[in-house]
Amino acid sequence: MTQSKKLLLIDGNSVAFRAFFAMHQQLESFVSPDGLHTNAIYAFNNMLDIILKEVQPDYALAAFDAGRTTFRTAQYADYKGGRSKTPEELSEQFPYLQELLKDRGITPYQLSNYEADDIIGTLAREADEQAWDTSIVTGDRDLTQLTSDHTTVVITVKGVTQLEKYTPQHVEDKMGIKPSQIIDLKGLMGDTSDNYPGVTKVGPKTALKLLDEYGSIENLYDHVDEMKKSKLKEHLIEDKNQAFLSKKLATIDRHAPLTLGLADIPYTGDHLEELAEFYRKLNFKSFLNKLQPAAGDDGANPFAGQLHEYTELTAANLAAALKPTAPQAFEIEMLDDNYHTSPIVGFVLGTPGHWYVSSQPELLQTDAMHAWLADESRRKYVFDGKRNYVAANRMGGHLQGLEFDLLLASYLLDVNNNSNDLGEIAHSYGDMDVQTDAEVYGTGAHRSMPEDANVFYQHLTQKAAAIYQLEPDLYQKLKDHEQDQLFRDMEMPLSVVLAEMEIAGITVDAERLKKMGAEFQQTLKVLEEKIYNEAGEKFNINSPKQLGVILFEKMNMPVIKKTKTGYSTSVDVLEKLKSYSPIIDDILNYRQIAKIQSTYVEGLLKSILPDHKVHTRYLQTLTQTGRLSSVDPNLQNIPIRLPEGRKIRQAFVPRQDGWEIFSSDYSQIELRVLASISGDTNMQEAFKEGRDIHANTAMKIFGLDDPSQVTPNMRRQAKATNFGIVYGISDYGLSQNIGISRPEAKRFIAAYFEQYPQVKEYTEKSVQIAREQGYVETLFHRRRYLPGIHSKNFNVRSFAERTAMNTPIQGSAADIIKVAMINMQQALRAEGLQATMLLQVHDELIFEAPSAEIETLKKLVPKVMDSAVKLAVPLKVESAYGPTWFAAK
DNA sequence: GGAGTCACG
DNA sequence: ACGTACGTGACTCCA
Repeated sequence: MTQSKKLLLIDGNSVAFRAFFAMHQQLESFVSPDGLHTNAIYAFNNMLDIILKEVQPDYALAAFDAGRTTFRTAQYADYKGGRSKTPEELSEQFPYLQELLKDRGITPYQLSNYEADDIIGTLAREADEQAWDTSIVTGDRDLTQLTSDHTTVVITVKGVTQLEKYTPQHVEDKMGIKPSQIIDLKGLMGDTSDNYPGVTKVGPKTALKLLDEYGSIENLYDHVDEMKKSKLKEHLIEDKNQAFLSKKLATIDRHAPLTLGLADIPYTGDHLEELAEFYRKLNFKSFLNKLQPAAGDDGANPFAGQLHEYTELTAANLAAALKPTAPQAFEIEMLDDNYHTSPIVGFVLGTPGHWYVSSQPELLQTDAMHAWLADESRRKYVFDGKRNYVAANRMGGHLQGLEFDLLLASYLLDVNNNSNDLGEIAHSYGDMDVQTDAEVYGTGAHRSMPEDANVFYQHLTQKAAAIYQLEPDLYQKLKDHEQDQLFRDMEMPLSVVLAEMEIAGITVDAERLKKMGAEFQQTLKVLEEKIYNEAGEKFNINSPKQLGVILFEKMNMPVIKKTKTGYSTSVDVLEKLKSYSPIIDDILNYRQIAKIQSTYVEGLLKSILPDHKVHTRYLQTLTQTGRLSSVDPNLQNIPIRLPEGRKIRQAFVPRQDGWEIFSSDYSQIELRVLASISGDTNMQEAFKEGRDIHANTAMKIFGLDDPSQVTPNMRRQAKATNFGIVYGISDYGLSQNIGISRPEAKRFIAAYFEQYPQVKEYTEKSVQIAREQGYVETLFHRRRYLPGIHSKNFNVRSFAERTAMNTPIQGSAADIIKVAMINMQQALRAEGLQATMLLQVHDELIFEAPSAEIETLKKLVPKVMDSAVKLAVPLKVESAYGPTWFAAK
């Protein structure tokens, strides 16, 4: 049996548009030497790499639209009317895109009067008839109407390098209709981007309902007279012609008069010489480097000009390598994310023209290397200093003299670009000389060392060179943003503090956890039995889908909320169902215990290392606000609010007998930040006089004149309002949160703003600033861009507005504790204490210390924390300590 | 791998 | 009228 042929069809226009806008932010860094924008070509080519590798086609074609007028505009003059003109920066790229496709062995093609869709539809039909396997790549979901047993439609999402495959089954699962019904759907609902109307007032929901009942537009209109009287019926009858026309417009012509056939479009693979010339012309160095030398070549890389030379490091040349007094780029390579445990596979160091590489980690353990690492006057340029600090520590070294961290710099310049791959970041700043780790090592289970050691060495060298090359550029950008202090005096030193905290780790009493786990297991068993009894059958309680069937179909409880995929069974829904059956309470209990068991007992046990500790990793370049996050395990969400979960904290213990856990937290730091940056005199006064801020707010919004009149419920509502303000208030959100009506919530907010007028000004000003400059800033010039602030989409814009209010508050609080941590580490050292800082939980620092040092810490820690910055209001710090983390609160 | 759920500040 | 609180990570199910 011969294998069936494989055909690849690309929707050229659609993918190019996606590619262009996916890399729109980098538009100006992707310019060829002669001024051509190349961002769409670059991203398109990335997509080609992925899809060619996956499909391995025998035949391939990329279809393009021929122009604006087609047979569809003849049927409906406004077809695709009102579309804005293709940006010049993109249209100039199309001729080059076609050249690229040819050089990569793919036939570009267009046909006057027809769209790319029709070319693709026609060829896919021809291939289908011969039972070939076809893959269609596009950014346009409408093309999923072409899926069949032999035809898969691959949709580009999140840019163009993530691909979503659609088979007929997937189409049905995702959209609720068969591929052939997509045109009926479009007929009924129309298409705003293609500018045809459909039936008045019919959107996706109504259209899906109608199709569910009638199957097609034709059948619907055969039975339209039988429908009972309604507005919908009137619209359907009135817009009948439009519906049929729209369906026709949406239908891909699968018999377009093509001037070529399948036999004319064999995939011929990369045409190496032309392709290399093309890459050179466009300055695509990384693609150039990836080109395989042609068969029969002597193996030498034909593009040596793009690659940096390197020397393999040995005991003999080590001294020479370590000699330069200029800053050196340095990087220890590990293939796994978790640098506490990942094997170390090699390292690189050097200056331009003098790169040294090694795949022998043992060299890091030599005295010469140790001396160099620890020598502060030997300045190092790195990518992810924390990762390198931990790795060096594992090899017995102490990494000092960190001068520039490319990862931290790129994060500060744009927190949206939170890639942690050196290659990706270098590309985004226009350096194409270096590949991504995914390209060199693969991803997921395929991640491994390249077979050829030279490939590995070359990659390390290119990385080191990229760090060196980008340093002046990024440092200048930091200065332009007034972020050089934030970089040099906050994030750089913090990375070392975090490394030390991660290395210290926190001891976990595994026996204690196991014992708790056994108890939870019993409780779960009992609850499980009870739930099965109440439901009258066994089912998987952990499956929201199965649970939904039991509650809402078998037991007929009212549906409170729906999710994309079915019934919602979340806590707030279950809370409302409590009165219907005791099963609800049991499910809530079961969920609570199951969560503790799986995440905090079993999960935590898995991350304990042989030293009886867990070593989290703090992600310093991830959040949009400047906060840290914690992974592997996450130690920033250990339970505390409910007594059962809180017990988990009993398993977090000091590293030796006679020591204790000590914890200090900022009290209401975000509200204090708000009081300070808004300049609100009423709020500042409350903090200056040490009043209970929530009770104070309650008095103000309820119009009371004595604190004794504040009931617990008033205080609760006032507290929620305070939080709401910090989050970027909305009446709806507040009403949901405290269970009041929306008008009531509205009155709360109005009363709040009347009492704290400068807070109101602050919220308005933040949004204003975001609109004018495109970003907001924290106290220490941490910056967050908010492109959504100008969106025409209400949701997107509203979100950006709330973010504009919240980010300076949350981010400044994050800045403050970061300063405190740096000062704290310094203070512990200066005082010669054994106490060790272990954890940070956003507004809280956790230490372990000998009992004898507790009295010192009780004074020292709050002093360091509350003096981290000078605000218009005092910072308040509260401390606690005890034999376990449980007691230290 | 996405969705749902729930743990934290 | 639109439909939401801000910031995270881990686990389970299920395609």
